[in-house]
Amino acid sequence: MAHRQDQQRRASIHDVASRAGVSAATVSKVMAGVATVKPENAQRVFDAIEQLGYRVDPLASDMRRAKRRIIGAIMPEFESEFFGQMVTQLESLAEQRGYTLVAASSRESEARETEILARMHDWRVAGVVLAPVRNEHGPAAAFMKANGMTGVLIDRVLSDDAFDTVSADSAAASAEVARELIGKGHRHILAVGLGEQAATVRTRLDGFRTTALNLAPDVRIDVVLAESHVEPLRAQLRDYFAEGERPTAVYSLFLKGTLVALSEFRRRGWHCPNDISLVGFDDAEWMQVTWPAIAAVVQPVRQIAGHAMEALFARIEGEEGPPTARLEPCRVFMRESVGSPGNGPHSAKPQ
Amino acid sequence: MAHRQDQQRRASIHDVASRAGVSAATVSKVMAGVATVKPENAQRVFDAIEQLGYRVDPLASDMRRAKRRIIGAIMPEFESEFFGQMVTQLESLAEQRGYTLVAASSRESEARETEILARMHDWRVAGVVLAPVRNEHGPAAAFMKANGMTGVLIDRVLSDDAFDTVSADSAAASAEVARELIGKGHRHILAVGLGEQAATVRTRLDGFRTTALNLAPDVRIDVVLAESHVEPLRAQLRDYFAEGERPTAVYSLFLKGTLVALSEFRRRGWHCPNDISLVGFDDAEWMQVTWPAIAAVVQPVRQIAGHAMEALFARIEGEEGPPTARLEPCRVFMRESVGSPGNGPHSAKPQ
DNA sequence: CAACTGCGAAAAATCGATTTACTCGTTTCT
DNA sequence: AGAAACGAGTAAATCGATTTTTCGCAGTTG
Repeated sequence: MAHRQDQQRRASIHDVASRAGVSAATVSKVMAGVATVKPENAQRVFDAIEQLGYRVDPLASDMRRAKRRIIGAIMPEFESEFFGQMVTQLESLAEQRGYTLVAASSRESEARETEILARMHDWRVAGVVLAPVRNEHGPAAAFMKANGMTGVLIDRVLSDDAFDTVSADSAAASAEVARELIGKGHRHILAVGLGEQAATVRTRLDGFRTTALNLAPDVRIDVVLAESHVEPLRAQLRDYFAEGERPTAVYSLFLKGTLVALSEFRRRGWHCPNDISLVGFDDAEWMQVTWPAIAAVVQPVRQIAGHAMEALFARIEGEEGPPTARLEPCRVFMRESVGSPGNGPHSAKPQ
Repeated sequence: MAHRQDQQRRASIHDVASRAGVSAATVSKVMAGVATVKPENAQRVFDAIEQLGYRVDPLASDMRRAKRRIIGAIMPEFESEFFGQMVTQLESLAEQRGYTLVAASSRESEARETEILARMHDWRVAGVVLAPVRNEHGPAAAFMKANGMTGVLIDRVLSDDAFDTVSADSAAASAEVARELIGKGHRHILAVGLGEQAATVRTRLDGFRTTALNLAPDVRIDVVLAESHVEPLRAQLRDYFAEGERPTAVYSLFLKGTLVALSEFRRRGWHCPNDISLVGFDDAEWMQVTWPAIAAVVQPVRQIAGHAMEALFARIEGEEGPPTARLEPCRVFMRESVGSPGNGPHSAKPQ
C-alpha cells in the first residue's frame, strides 16, 4: 500500500479510537461530554484528536438523525442589499447554533422555488426560511405543507395558517410616509408597484391610501401597478407621464420601482425635489450619497432574520401551537428627495 | 406502532426494493441506468419509485465517496451586486452539474475566511470557490494548500502557484479609463482605494498610472489609499480635500470608494461633472439612474463565474497541470459623471 | 456427464458517527 | 454472603445509498 501518501484520507473516529486504545463509542462519548468516561481515557482521546487533527464529519454525524443540522434559505434574488443582508444574517444565526445554511435563489420564479424546495426536502433539512416570490399562498408553501416540512415565511407575506411569518410592518411605514407627504402639502401622489407580490404591495398601498385620505380627503392618489416585470412597469410609467399627468410626489412600493421612477424623471429632465418628490420602500446605501439623497423606508433586516430564526428553531425543537405572524417596525428616512410642491429649491434637513 | 401516521418517514431505497420485490442493490442499479437489469424488474422498480414518491437522499448517497457533490463558495460579502450576482451564477452552475452550493460570507475577515474553510473541509466538499478578502497569499489559500483541497480563487487575485485563478482584467480596464480621462483633458487625477486588497488595487492603480503617464507625462496623479476600512478612507479623503487639493477627476478603484467619493463631493457641494469628474471600478444598477449617471467599469460576472466553475470541475475530475490564471475583459461605461475640466459652471458653494 | 461461461440478482461490506444493548468488574445494600 | 446497583467500556445495529462479492441457474462445451 504505497499509495497512502498521495491521497491522504482524513482521520475518522476509528483512527482516533485505535490511536487512543479505546473503542469508537468511547471517542463519541468523550466528544459528547458524557461523564462516565475515565479521565485517563478521556485525556488519551483528546491527545489522539489533537495529534490526528480529527474533526467530526457533519455529513456522517447527520446520517442517523431524522432532521439534519442544515437550514435551507430561499430568496427571490441575491442581488439586492436587502436579501444580501438577509442571507448574511441568516447564515450567521444558523452557524451560531451549529447549523449549516444552504441558500438558493428562486430568481423570482415560483417554479424554481418549488424545485429548490424539493431538493432541500431531499436533503432532509431541519427547516426552511422561505421568502416567497409572490406571497404565502404560492405552490412552495403548499409543497412544504404537503410534505410536513418545518419552515418560516418572510418578507412578502402577511400571515399563514400553517407557518410562522415574519415581515416588515409595511402598513405602518406607508402610513408614516403618507403623513409626511400630506404634511408637506402634496395633494396629487402617484404610487408605483408590482402586482404579483400581492401581499405586501397591497398592504403598502392600503396603508398609504387610508392614512392619506384620512388626513386630506381631497388628495388624489394615482396608482401604476404592473403585472410582474420591471420593464412593463417602466412602459406604463412612461405612458402615464406622457398623458400629461404631473403628480407632485411619487411613492414607490418597492426598490426597483424607485430606480424606474428615478430614471423616468431623468429622461424627462425632472429634478427632485423641485419638480417632483420621491420616497421609496426599501433603502440602499447609494440613496444617501446621490443628489439628492433619496427618502426611503428602511426595513429591519436584523430583526426579521432574528425572529425568523427564533421561530424556526422553536418549531424544530418541537414547539406546538398556532402559527404566529410577526410584523417588525420599519424606519422612515425623509431625505432630500422629498420637498413641498411648488416650493422651488429647498434645503434638506439633516438626518 | 400507531405512531406511524404522524411522523411520516420518507421512503428509502429499501422501501422501494421491497415493494418492487427486488433487492436494494437492484434499485440502485436501475437508477444508475445499468444495463444488466431485466426490463421487467426495471419497470417494477420504476413503478415503486413512482408510487412511493421516492427520491435519493443526497446525504446518504455522498457518504461513500471521498469527494461529496457539494461546492463551497466563500465571498467577502453578499450585500453588493457584484457578489450577489456571483453567488447566483455559481449556484446555478453548480446545480446544473448536480452539485449543491453552500455559500458563506467571510464578512471581510481573514480569520472567518479560514474558519469557514475549515468547516467546508469537514464537509469534505469537492471544491471551493474562494474570493479572498485580501489576495491569494492569505491564510485561507494556505489552509487549502495544506489540506490538499481543490479550489479556485477569484476576484481579488492575480495568479497563484497552487490554484487556478479567475478575475477581471483590472489593468486593461484601468488603462482604458486613463485613456478616456486624459483624452478629455484631465491633468490632475485622484485615485482612491483600499490597501488591503493589495493584488487588485495595485494592478488597477499601476494600469491606470502607466497609461496615463504614457499619454500625458505632465499629468499629476494623487493617491489616497486606506488601510482596510471604509471610514478611515472617508477621513483621509476629507483631509485631502480640506488641504485645498482640487483634482479635476477621481478614479475610484472599488465600489465603496465611489460611494465615499460621491458623498464627499456632496458634503462639499460639488457636482459631477461640472466641478469634478468621477469614474468607479465596479458597476451598480443605481449608477445609471442618478443625476448624473456614474461612469463605471463593469466586471464580467458571468464569465468569471463560468470559467471559475469550469476550471474547478476540471480539477475535481482529476485534471493535472500547472495552475492557470485567467483575466476576463471588463467593459467601461463612460457616463455623465465624466466631463472635461473647466468646462462647466463651477457651482461649488460650501454647504 | 462434469466442467465452464455468463447473466441477473441477492448478500454483504462500506462510508463515519451515534446509540442501544450488553459485558465485565467493583461497590453497596440487605 | 448474596443480590442488586453501578461504573466503564465495547460490540453491534443503525442511518441510506453504493459497490463489491458471492451465488444460483441456464445454457455450452469437452
